[in-house]
Amino acid sequence: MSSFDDSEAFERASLSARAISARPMPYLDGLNPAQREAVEALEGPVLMLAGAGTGKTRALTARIAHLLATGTAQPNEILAVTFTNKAAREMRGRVGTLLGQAVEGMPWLGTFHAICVKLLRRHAELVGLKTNFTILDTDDQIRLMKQLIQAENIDDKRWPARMLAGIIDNWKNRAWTPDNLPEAEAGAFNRRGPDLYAAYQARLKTLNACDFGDLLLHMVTIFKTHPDVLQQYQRWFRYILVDEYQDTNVAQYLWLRLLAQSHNNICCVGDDDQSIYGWRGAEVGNILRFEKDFPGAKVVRLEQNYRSTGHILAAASGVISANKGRLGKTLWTEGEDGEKLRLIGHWDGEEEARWIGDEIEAMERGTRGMEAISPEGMAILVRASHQMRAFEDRFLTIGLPYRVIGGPRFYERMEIRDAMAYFRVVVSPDDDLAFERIVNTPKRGLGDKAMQKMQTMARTNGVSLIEGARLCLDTKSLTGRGAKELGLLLQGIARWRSMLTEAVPAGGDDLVVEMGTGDTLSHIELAEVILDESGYTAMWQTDKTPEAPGRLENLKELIKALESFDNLQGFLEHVSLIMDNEAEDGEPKVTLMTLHAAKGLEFPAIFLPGWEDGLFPSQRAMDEEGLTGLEEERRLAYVGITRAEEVCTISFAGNRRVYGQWQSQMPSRFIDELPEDHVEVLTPPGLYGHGGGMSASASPAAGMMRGSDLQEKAARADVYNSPGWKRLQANQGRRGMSQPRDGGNMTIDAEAISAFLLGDRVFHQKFGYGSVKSVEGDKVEIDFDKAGVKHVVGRFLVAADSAGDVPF
DNA sequence: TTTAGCATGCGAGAT
DNA sequence: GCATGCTAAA
Repeated sequence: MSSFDDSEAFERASLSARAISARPMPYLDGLNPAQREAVEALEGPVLMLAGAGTGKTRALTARIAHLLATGTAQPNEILAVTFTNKAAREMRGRVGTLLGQAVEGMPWLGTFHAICVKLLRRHAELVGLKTNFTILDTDDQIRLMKQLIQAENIDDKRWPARMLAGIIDNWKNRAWTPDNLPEAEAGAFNRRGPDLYAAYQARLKTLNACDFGDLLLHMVTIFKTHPDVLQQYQRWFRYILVDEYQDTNVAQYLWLRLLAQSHNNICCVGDDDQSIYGWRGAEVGNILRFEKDFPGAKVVRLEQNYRSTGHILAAASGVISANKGRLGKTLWTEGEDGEKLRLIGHWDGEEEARWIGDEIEAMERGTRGMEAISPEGMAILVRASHQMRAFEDRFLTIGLPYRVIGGPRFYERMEIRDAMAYFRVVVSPDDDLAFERIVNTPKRGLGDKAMQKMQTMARTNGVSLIEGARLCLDTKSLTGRGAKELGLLLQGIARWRSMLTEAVPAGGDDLVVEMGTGDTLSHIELAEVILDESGYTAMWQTDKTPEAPGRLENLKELIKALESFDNLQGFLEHVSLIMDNEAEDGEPKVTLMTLHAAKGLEFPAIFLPGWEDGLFPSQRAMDEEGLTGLEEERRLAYVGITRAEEVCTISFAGNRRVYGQWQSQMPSRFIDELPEDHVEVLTPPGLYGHGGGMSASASPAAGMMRGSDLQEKAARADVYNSPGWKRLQANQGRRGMSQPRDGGNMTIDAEAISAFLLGDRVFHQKFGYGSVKSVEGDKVEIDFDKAGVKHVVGRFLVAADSAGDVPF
């Protein structure tokens, strides 16, 4: 295929661009001077240093609009790269809005990976692939690595597949191929690293597949070894824009530099202070080095913040200023100072969750002279996803609607991956990894041993796994139930494949030639047929685990998602686009997510719990990366604070359950770095039982002592001013509390036991009827008839047997 | 071949 | 505290 068969499209696009250029430039309205500068400097390298909330996307899209509207570039001459599909979609939408739909889509606006797939399909043969290569996800990668580990006799205890796959990923992120691995790296696991890497790549090639890292790496290789190809793209992509430049890894950096080096029309947008993806290969160095890489670069700082109040910005600046080697920015706002950051310490994690739950309800009502905030406008940002559980438990208990962002992604769910593996097997006969996944799902009596036979058969005969399986049957090396089932499966696959070639786009109104068998199926019907006939649907229908109905739901969703594609192939290719599968019921919800997931988002009210050394900053980050790790954690803190528009509440707990063990926690060092002028220390008044009608709990000794302790310290300016006072205070608080805690517990127990006895029948507003399983403090463990075992607070329970309607 | 039961180990997660 | 992955028994 000729790579440059788009010259006609080129001409058409050029016409439409000229039409636009005659029009005014409304997209420039309302830009501040810095934004405008960044938008109008079209020629040469530009680094747009865009602090949090400074209108980065606005400037970036205006710049694209400007390139088009002035006729400087045609839509297909602009290469605009993002990291996520979401960002790409948003940018596309906003450019369209700015130009009033006048531009036919920009073909080269997309994620690094999406663009590389497009390019690589044109030049696949240059790296030994066919143009229809498949893209492996992380799961396939690990599966493949496991096979290699077995073949190479590697001790998978010492070198688990996941780890080796991770190492190779890292090498690819750094653009190291097996033959140019630095000596230091080549020494990894007894110098077998390069061999294993080479074997892995060879295996990919025979599978006609590549992994995510390869998409970039192969393109870099092609650009380096085929100057003619590179030059053509350099001519083609006359203007390059990069979003989130601080997140680029070495391979992405090289790719960009190669493409840009002839004309240097590259505009990178990013914020070194928001670089939080070092662990997956991002190099802050890329953005720090920009002016060296692109001499004569214009650096524009976007510093006017349109999101947060003065206090929030000041607090964030205070924290981030402790980092070294920043490019440096000073965020400012024309807005109000607003509320100070709020800081509060709690006894333990559950206490923290309870307080935040109450606080959310209070803010929803709009207490303390503050305007009411909808739950939609509130988010809790945690460092590690396991922290979410405490909040989920609490919110379920009090019936507070919430949503979790960043759970297992739709297409990562087991049932979705299984179903897609079935589709893959049908679409591409050589997809061994997909076949391996489904061959014994549902159970067909084909275990490890049968698998091994098929593998060996395939390998010795140099055929695909599916062919190997057939050979196993033909040669009778497999017998019994397994063989019978396998025969049926292979028959099925062959049949589905023949239907695939007959399948037509859904709703296609062309005249369809009826095939000999009669009806022609759409790809959607075919998908259903595959799942039904393979027994996969039946497997979940007979499954009695509580997840099964949900999984069937998801499969229906999957089938629905097929509607927007013409065929199964196209669907498999674009499967990542169905990620946003949040079933929205319109009810306003509080959002719960990790700090990483929150980058780029904003909320009126933000809660940042768990600011404790070891948890945040994460001990592991500090152990493994030292100061670098700590600085990345600090940037994470900066990202967290700057998500808040109006209120930001930071909290820590003195005790926390870590891996099922109680640990006492030290407040985060980042708390010490919060500038005191912008922080208000909260005390939880009557927290332990007397406020909010919480009559069932009673630990006044602990609660009150802690409260007054904090208050007293906060009132004394000299103590407040002394370095590390907050840590000190928390230490004293903990020492003061550890005594009364036991006593407090006894009180609680006495009271609670008088209320609930083991085996009591109870009723809960949300979970229905159940019986008491155990009592601990004011929390009662209930085995609900419908909802399963839950921990709930006594005051939400009503005895079911005796009085029936008398609450405690 | 499957499964139940115990040991192990743990971060954030786009593409 | 829980999910994952291995070994022992059905």
